[in-house]
Amino acid sequence: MANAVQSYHHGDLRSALIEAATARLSKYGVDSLSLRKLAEDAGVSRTAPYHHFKDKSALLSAIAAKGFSDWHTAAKRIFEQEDKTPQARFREFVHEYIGYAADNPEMYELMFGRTIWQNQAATNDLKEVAFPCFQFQVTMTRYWQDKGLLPNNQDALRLAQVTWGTLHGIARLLIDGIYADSSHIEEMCDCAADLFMQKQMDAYNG
Amino acid sequence: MANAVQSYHHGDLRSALIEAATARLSKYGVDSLSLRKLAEDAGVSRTAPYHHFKDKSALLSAIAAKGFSDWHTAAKRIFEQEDKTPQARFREFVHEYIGYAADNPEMYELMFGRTIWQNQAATNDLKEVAFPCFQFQVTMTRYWQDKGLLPNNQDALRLAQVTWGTLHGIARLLIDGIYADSSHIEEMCDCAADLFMQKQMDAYNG
DNA sequence: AGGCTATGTTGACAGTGTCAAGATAAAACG
DNA sequence: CGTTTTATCTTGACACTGTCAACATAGCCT
Repeated sequence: MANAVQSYHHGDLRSALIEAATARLSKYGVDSLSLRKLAEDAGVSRTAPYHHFKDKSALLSAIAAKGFSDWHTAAKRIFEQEDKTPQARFREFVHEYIGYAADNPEMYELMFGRTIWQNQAATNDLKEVAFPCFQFQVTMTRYWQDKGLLPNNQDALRLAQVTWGTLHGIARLLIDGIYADSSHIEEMCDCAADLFMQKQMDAYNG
Repeated sequence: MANAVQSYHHGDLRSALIEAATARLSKYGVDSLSLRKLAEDAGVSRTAPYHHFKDKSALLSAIAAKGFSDWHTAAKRIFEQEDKTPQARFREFVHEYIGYAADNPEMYELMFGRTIWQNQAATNDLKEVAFPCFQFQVTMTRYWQDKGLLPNNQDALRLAQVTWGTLHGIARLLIDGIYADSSHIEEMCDCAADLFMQKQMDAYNG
């Protein structure tokens, strides 16, 4: 961007494109994200991006991959807080998940939307980052089952799918502006957490 | 379509467009739905649809409205089965909801996707059909609370948002092909139902 | 009969993703 | 060092999209 000399070769177009795309994404949303505009942002011709990404979907996948990587890190940080009780960490995780989605709606939409997943369009690069992220959800679920926070009589994978599904669903209802507005996020999170832990909390409370 | 006489005026273009759109929707998906193709399907010029719908979004809203109306009817039918226990109806509702989404992925995507909801793009006609449908979820939740199936110490609206969010989230994970495949739908539904009713079932079972 | 209005038409425009063919520079190789 | 290969970037082109403006037709109302 600060390239005073307009050289024929950009130098690091791939990074520049991802950077421009990420900026545009959070500002204008995934729908108004065009390769041509990104190319213009990077000061390059319309078709230059094709030398770095197979197609538009591949570019979007690359951005989403970064999102998954970031989220995985954040999730691990929350999960591994040894100084807090499992219950507190669980509750925090719920709030952080919904909070992340509410604060970065366009990124969340990109990561978990059909744009990059439908028709097996997902890049291998994307899958390699996203799947461990999904798998971590199962690991956490199993841990919470062991700690008696979640029902033990359920298969960990199913339970992970359901609990994650809940978070995902609430996030989407919020993001898409359906039926729920953002003024009661915290209450919804607590309600969800309570619902998951209802029996176990009774045992805990006496 | 069977119009032997190619009259200048179509007769019932609005219905023909919705019909063509619904057909194309389930076949090819909402993304490859273009006004021009629909016009061609109806044997009419590109811009004719604009005399019946403000823009593309308005047409999509009209289709989604029909979807909401149909689903609302189906939900009521399940809910009002007097011969079944509330618990059986609750479980059936969960299965039917996910089943509907899995069987009509493109319609579900349209109804609950951001396409027609984002940017306050939703038509008034759409809202008038969709909101009662949302509200019905609260009504059912309150009923299930009264019957002791769902926790009574939660606000009905919040609980409805969370339970619906769960169904919505699972549906989307399935539809978008993320992390969950369709081979274990029934198990996931039962897991979700069990999770919601975990404490209450204990009381019920003794 | 005349005009109003609903509904249809063609033409045009800006925008999109993507391919093909040619230009340029950097890197690899003799 | 010169030459060739390779990566990168360019312009040109195509088909497709939603949408507007201007015009045509036909049915209805007075």
